[in-house]
Amino acid sequence: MEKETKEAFFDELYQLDNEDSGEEDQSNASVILPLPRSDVSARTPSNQIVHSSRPEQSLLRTVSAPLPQLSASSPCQANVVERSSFSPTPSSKPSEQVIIDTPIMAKTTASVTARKEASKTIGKRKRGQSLELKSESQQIFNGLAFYFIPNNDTSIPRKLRIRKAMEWGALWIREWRDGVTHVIVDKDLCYDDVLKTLKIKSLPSDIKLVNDRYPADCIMYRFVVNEIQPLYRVAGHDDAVMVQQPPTSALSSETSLQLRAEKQERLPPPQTPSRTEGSELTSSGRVSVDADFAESSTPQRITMPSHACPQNDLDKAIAEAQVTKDLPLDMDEDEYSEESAILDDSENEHSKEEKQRKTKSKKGSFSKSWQENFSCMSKHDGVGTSANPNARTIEILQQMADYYERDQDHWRLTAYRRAIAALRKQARKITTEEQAFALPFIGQRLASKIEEIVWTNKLRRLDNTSLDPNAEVLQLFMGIYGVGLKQATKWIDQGHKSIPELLEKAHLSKNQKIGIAHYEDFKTRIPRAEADRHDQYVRETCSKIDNTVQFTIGGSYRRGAADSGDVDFIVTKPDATIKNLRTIILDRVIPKLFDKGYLKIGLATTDKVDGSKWHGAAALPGTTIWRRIDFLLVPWDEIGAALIYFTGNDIFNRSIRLLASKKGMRLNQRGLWKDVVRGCNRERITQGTLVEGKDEKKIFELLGVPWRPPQHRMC
DNA sequence: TGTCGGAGGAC
DNA sequence: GTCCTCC
DNA sequence: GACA
Ligand SMILES: Nc1ccn([C@H]2C[C@H](O)[C@@H](COP(=O)(O)OP(=O)(O)OP(=O)(O)O)O2)c(=O)n1
Ligand SMILES: [Mn+2]
Repeated sequence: MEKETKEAFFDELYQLDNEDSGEEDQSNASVILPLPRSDVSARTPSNQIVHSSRPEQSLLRTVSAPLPQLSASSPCQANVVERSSFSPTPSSKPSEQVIIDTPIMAKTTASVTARKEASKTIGKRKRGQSLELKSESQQIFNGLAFYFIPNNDTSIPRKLRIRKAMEWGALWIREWRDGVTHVIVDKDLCYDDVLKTLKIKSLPSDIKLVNDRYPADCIMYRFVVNEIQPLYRVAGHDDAVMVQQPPTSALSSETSLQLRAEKQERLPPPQTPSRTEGSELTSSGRVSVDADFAESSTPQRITMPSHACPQNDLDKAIAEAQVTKDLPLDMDEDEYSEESAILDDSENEHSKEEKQRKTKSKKGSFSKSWQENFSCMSKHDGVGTSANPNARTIEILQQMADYYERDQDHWRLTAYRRAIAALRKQARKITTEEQAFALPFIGQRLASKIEEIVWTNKLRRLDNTSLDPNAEVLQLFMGIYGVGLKQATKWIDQGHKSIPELLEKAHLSKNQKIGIAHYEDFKTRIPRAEADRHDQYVRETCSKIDNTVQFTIGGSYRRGAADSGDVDFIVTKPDATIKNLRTIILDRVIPKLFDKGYLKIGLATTDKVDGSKWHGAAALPGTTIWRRIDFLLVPWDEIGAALIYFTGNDIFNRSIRLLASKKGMRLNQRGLWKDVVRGCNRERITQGTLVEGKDEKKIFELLGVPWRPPQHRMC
């Protein structure tokens, strides 16, 4: 019944969005409350059914009902306390389940259940009709009933707030009545305004009065936060209550500490910190480092505005901390502003103007060709990626990224990832919007977020996000081999919270079972020295069968990493075809490796005749930790493309592949192709003709990418 | 305002 | 074809 | 969310 209820909400939203003036028709008194299927007839007779848009589908009825009087004892109180149980208790009084008359919406269910990506499209096409309901586990407002009091000027943004709140499970009560759990007041309104609007003398103590920031924060934290905080206080309301609450003094003091720490951090010039990839590994001398690699340890200089790098004296630090204390710590509007950019075409002139002021073209340089902006065009050696001065900023941005991952907002997530990667590469702390904006993959919005993080440290967030248990569980589940975002989310929605629980109750694929059985093994990094031993072991075994087969370890190992997540073998043999290799490796070497007890299990192997991958697990003799092992079988003529693919990193690959496609070509693990014919709907019709596959460097050349040794491909 | 890597297996 | 997961 |  949950779903149907949401559909009706959706309908209501549709109505909302179609109000041209934004003026509320207050005479159309209506509220929405769910109506249990079994109770439809029992509960409706007292009300006159006027019209229902989809009576056969919807469990809601459109009713004009006399509005119940507000009483001090709200029957929805229970919902506030136990918001997990939404089931309207039969005893609960407000049984009138009322909804306004709504137009019929086509494809409601499709829109509701569509993936974020898809529903976004729908939203665009139909101007915000889509209500992107969150998955069950994300319905944080379930059982809460919000009454919104708008600031007269801002009816449009308010609609977005309402929409958002509903997406996260809130009921929107349009008419003041019994059962309201929260009154949400737009900023600039005070308690007196509230009383005036509601025409009441005082607000019942069980109804929470909060400002418009409250739902935004709850959504951000994915948790119904304590509303008794100065942050959410409505001016003139219940000062006594607020005083009880520990004020944010902890926050401000910590902030100032942080600021001071920053100053200290800045004192010594940025040193080249330890790093995971591209290090010289002097002890073994195994990684050869070319000349320009060493030079790269010079930190990239960023022209900083004079105000960007405050002096290190204590006074200034304290002054800054003081300023910080009074800053509104605004995460504010985060959830909304992005939408308003899409949905409110012309509204919001004020904030738009403000943005415009800063809007400048990202690249001041004019003659720079478009392809210069691809990651793969520049050297990325990973210097200074650990112990990064921007670690704290990255940490916060990562939390944002995690949030959007849960939200299944794929592209925003990758945008955050790229921004984080860009930040990680900086040798200096990025402290201002301008500095941040100058970086690739950091635009206006992220730049201002970064500055905000630097100044406020965003500590508020940690208080509540740690309380979101799903975030951790999601990461836990997604760490299982064979489990992605969808499966993990599904399990969480089913209520699973731990791996033992999965073993007991969830249906698991074969691979997932193995993934669980060796969860820790597969998460353990492989020291470079062990990777070498794998290399040796496999070579030796194979040489007894065919000593012309060549093995190269790709992946992070080839990029010079000190440790790797797995061992990526690139397997080839002079003049061999894929068929030859399959015969040797799949039919003989791999069975032999199994016989010797090295290989433990196959996880994914391409059954196709020309399949070129084998994925499994192995453990060296005398060791117990299972390692993930990849064999990529590569025909002699494709070794160049395969090396590019299997050397990565992932960002580099995506970048260079995108570059290829922009040049009308296609780069995959088999080669560089041209004349790729794409159909009207962008589907590939022909795979094109092979340009080059054999020579790694030639492929770079053909694409106009300066040669990058593996160590410099850590984008 | 449309893109954002490409492939393979399961359905 | 779509969805999901992987490299 | 960035970018062309
Ligand atoms: N999204 C991805 C992930 C990986 N790869 C390519 C580049 C990688 O280098 C190679 C091997 O994948 P791994 O997952 O093994 O990644 P790495 O070897 O780079 O890192 P790790 O140390 O985790 O193994 O596959 C890719 O093209 N796209
Ligand atoms: Mn790897």
